[in-house]
Amino acid sequence: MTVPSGRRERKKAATRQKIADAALRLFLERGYDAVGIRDVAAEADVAVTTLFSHFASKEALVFEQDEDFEQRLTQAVTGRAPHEPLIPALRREIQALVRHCTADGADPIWHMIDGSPALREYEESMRLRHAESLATAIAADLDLSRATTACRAIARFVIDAFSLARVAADPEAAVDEIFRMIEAAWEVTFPPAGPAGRGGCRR
Amino acid sequence: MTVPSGRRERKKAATRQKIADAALRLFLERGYDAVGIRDVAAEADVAVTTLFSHFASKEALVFEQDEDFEQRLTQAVTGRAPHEPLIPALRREIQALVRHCTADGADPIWHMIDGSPALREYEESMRLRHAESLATAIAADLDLSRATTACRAIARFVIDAFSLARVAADPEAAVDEIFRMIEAAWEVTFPPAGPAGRGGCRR
DNA sequence: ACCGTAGCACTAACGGTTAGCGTTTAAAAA
DNA sequence: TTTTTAAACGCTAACCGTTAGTGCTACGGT
Repeated sequence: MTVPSGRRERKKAATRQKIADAALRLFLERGYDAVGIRDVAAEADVAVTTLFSHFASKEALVFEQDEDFEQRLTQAVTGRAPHEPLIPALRREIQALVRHCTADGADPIWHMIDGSPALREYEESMRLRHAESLATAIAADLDLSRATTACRAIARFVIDAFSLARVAADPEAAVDEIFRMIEAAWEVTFPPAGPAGRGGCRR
Repeated sequence: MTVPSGRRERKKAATRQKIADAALRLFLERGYDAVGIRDVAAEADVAVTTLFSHFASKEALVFEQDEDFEQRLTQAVTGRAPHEPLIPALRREIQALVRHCTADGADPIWHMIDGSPALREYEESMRLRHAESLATAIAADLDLSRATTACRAIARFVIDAFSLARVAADPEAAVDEIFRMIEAAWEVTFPPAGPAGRGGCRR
């Protein structure tokens, strides 16, 4: 059965997008809580069960680009320039992501999210998954077979930076401030090689 | 209408406890997902609506001592010995809380929590509330009128320490390891007064 | 041309949660 | 004490997110 190439995948992606678009339109028009799953399904002209075969929950309709976020984080670690230290690379990526979320146009969506407890809760558990992925990527970068406690801690701190900066008065300054703390935390656990350092480790 | 003193409060607390006990018993017997709200209400011999007047959700039945946890955190800040530095005081409290959660007897409960996505999700959003309370307490300790980004970051890091240590192979060592990072993060943002320090600030 | 599979649809239900409304009972006011 | 008030509790009935069960359709590989 190899990989279903071509038309099928396109149709599936199109249906998914149609549902996501319809959902976002209705949510922004009438408010998240005032729109039911059955409304979204009707607007997208699909059955309720079809909707749930594309999205695991109502909240997932809002965080459609979930996996993009996750991939950008891990890519920031695994795909950075050779010899570039880890933490600054992460700082740049978080900076970019925060800018993206606080840009004009994205504002109504985040306003809606902040206004719904269900969405805030969902977002947080999503961030936890992202932190675990990031921890794994960091561990791999250090040639560790599995994520240690220290890797997990740094990953959480980075995610915290994003989530605090997003709601801060000056998001970019907040990222810088928190990353100064993360940098310090990093160095006590993974101290950089001294000036006469023997190892070739890039940090 | 002042404060309804006496019998009424006791009866209410008794009902609440009866519900919580019944819930925990059933959950541990049959598993969280296999027990319905209607089952719990019947076991506690109250109406479903009564149950929901004491607990905001099914998950809240499991995290009954939610507020104790929150208070122990803020007390660790506001009620510590004079001149005791903040971070070590928090480390001691987190250490104690982790020990409490990983003690024999508490194990089946946490096993149940880790086995249910709904409970894990609920726990995380609970921790976020705790982090905000802690951030406020820390800000007050520093004579700040409102919690700054740095306060919020430290508070999150502390909560992260708890939640990572709880699932670590060696919880106590994990607390120590993460708190070394937190200590470093703290000192870059709130540097201690030097040997000739002028201020009387305890840090 | 032919099958296997994946996408999709429909109905009906389950389970958490809430609204509406009435009853009891304890506390406060008279 | 008596009256008043409001909180706790109860019941019914529903809303809404989510899923199981079942089958149809159409694309892709052979």
